Amino acid sequence: MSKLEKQFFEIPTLELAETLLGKIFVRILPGNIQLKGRIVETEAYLGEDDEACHAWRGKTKRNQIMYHAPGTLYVYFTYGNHYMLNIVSEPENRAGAVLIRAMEPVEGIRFMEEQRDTRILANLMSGPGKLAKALAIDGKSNGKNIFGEEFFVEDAPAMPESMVGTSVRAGISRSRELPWRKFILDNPYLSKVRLPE
DNA sequence: AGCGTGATCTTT
DNA sequence: AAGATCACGCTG
Repeated sequence: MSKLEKQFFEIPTLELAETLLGKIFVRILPGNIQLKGRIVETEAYLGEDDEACHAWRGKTKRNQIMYHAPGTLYVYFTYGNHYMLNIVSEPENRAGAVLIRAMEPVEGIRFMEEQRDTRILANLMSGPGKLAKALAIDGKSNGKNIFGEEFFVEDAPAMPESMVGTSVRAGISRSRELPWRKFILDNPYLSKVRLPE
């Protein structure tokens, strides 16, 4: 399958969140360790009207990468433990990103099991913190792009509309009503969603 | 259902 | 300088 080029990411954030479903996220580590996961759950975060978006009060040191070109990785640290992996969207100087919330492990599973200290496949990448850890992603990946040697996405057939689910986003307290979570219906590798109250 | 854990941002 | 918040995950 072919590598997705930069134009693939130059679409509105919500569309990108949906069209990324089913695609294969790839990381190549030194020693030719290939890690691959199929994206099964995403969320859109968009601009200054979305109060759950880090950029809703404007540019800061932490969120500045969100204003970069589409296809830049935005990785940040939270809850004293976890890194979150996002793919930047929207034209340069406007803030938007797609949070990758869950993947189905595809390749490099032994490596991921070691990173995560579990052998339960459905638990390896079923959450944003978990998948970053499985892929050994941390703050050093912040700002890299997704068309390179280290990180890229492989194409896969588009998801039929009938297989795509939509809901509100997980784990947020503001802008809770926006239905900006996208996922593959009935997929076994989805996150355990903590629905906002 | 409760809590660890630490960076970031807001408020004083 | 202090306090609140947090796009979570694990235990129990």
